[in-house]
Amino acid sequence: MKNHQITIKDIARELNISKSTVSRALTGHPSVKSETRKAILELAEQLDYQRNMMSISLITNKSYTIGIVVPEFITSFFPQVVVGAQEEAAKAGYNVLVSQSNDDYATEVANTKVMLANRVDGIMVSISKETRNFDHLKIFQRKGIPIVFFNRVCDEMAVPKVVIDDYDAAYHAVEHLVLSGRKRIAHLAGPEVLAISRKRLNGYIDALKKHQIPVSDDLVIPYDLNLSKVKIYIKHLMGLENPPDALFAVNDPTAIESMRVIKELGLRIPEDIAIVGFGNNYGSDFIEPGLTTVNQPVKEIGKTAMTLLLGLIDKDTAQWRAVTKTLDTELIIRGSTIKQELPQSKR
Amino acid sequence: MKNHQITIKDIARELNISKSTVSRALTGHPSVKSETRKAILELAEQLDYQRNMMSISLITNKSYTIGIVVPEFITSFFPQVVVGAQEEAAKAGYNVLVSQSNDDYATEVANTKVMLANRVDGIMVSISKETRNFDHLKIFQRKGIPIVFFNRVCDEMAVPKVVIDDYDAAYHAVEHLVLSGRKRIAHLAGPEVLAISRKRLNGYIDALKKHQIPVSDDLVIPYDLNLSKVKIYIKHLMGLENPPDALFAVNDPTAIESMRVIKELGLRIPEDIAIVGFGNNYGSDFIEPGLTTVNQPVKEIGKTAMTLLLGLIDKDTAQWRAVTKTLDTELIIRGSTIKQELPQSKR
DNA sequence: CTGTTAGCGCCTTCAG
DNA sequence: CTGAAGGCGCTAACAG
Repeated sequence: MKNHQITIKDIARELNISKSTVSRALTGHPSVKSETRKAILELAEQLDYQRNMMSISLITNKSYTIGIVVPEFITSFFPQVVVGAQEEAAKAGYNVLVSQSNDDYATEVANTKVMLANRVDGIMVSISKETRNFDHLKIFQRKGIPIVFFNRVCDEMAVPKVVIDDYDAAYHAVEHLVLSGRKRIAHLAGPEVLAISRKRLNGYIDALKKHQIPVSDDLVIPYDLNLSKVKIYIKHLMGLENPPDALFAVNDPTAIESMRVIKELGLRIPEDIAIVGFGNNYGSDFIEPGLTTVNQPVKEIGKTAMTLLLGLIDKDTAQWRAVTKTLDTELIIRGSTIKQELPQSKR
Repeated sequence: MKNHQITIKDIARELNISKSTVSRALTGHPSVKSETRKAILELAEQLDYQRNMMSISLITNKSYTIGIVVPEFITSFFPQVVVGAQEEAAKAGYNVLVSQSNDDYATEVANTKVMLANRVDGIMVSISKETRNFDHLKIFQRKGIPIVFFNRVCDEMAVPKVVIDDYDAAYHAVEHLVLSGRKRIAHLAGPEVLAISRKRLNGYIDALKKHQIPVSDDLVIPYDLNLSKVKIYIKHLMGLENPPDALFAVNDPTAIESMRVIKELGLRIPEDIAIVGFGNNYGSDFIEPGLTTVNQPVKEIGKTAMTLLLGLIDKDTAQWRAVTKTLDTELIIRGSTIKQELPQSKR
């Protein structure tokens, strides 16, 4: 049996009145005799009537749906952003269509097509690490569908963005390493195509320069964020004749995987090498030692991006302004950089 | 400017042909002169034409959207399930509307209403820990919209379910503690309203009975999964005059939080107390010591539930069978129960 | 092979 | 206050 939904027609027939009257009562139009209105509302309630959004979408040319395009759903970051965004959307009566691409470009493109077919009223996107061509996103601009980037943004599109100050956060993270006495600080960086990687790299470089520490190419390794490769890089770094005494990892998963490898090598953290991550992901507080990392206001990112996006809907495109909101970060210092006296298991 | 989508009408006008011909060409109907077809497809491509799903939904009374209702998005479990489900849905041309309720009953109800208004063709649900009344879900049954439960299921509804054998997994987890020599095994249990909690509790009880270990009420603490309370319970347990030598936690977050508290108390894991969790969540492998826990095939749960659900759509309700698929689990033994020689940082 | 018509569920004129 | 008619974008049935 096809699913059998109650329609206005059903209610009208049952009550033997016209469809338009039912529609009026249901939409709260005042010009309905209170008696009739009451009967209609009661019957609607009783039959679990739900107005079919499809039809109203057809009329208004709005879907009341926002698309969210994210690269992955493994770490806690994107799910949390989605939660924040969803809360904000719900307040405004919007639904959210989420798609994740497994960091795969082709999937991202396919997903955005789906968003188009579903007539999303706007999209919030964080691009995959493979994305270099933005045609699939520019379509939205051309069609007048607002788009807001967050986290991994697209530099070449003049649309609103929600980011954190990656440069600044990286700068302070690395400075923290310098101030705690480290001289040879390695950086496991992200892919160069991501602006986010480049900014963190620049923060790293400038912090070193500021403190008259030479930037050594040997110590900077950009990689594709495929964690299985971390082991190779760490072994290489620690095998140098002058190995690093600190590591700034482009994100927490990288930092955590690095810690695992370093422990395997029998080295001590932070005595032999200090580690700083980025993201304050789930788990960075209970790994041992705790991971010093940059905290970002995850849910806030989602909320901010959604608020920005909703503000663009129904506005004339001419009024759109490509603001970039930069949210504050905070360096959380834990045991991976500073030896801490923990009241925990005796060794 | 409202977003201006290209329609069949636009293409027809441009090419000066009828709308039906355009529609036929676009839907791959053979009866279109290849010349005309070519012109249509080219123009459509050029204009980024995307058929409006709203209208076809209106006709077919299908939305090609599946709702997924989950209680939370903090741990990696549900996001991963969603990924699995989404992959399966995409293969069949379906979208996914995800809603999370923050484990709040009222939000869950509101979310399901949204699903109804959006005419989802089916829903996959895992209930919140507060949910005791299932009227909001029974509506779907009544309307002939298929529903599949996963993980946290509703016993009183005869619909397909995808679960793991919680009883069996708990039994083996606890038996592992017994076989490793523990005699006083505590259990931080989940809320009794969740079937999942009861099954794990029963597995715990039966494993103890099987091995002639008395089940002590003092050692079983059901709680509402609010992690901030774990500290109180652990302190209470460890303060008993005859404290437990092992703890079976209802899930990994509980286990991990317990480990934190236990370390704070200056106790050693596993020497003073062994810990077993449930779920093999993200982080359970890199906490120290590694957490012995029950691994569940997360993505597989999502895929299986979605496959089951898609199989129900368009079928006569009479053909629906309330199968329950039970997926295999595996106990992963790590350092929290067995002292392991780790080739890592010297102590 | 192509055009015309009707209708999906709803809302919004326009007439009573 | 209420009813009838038209149309949103698309497809399907019915003519050519």
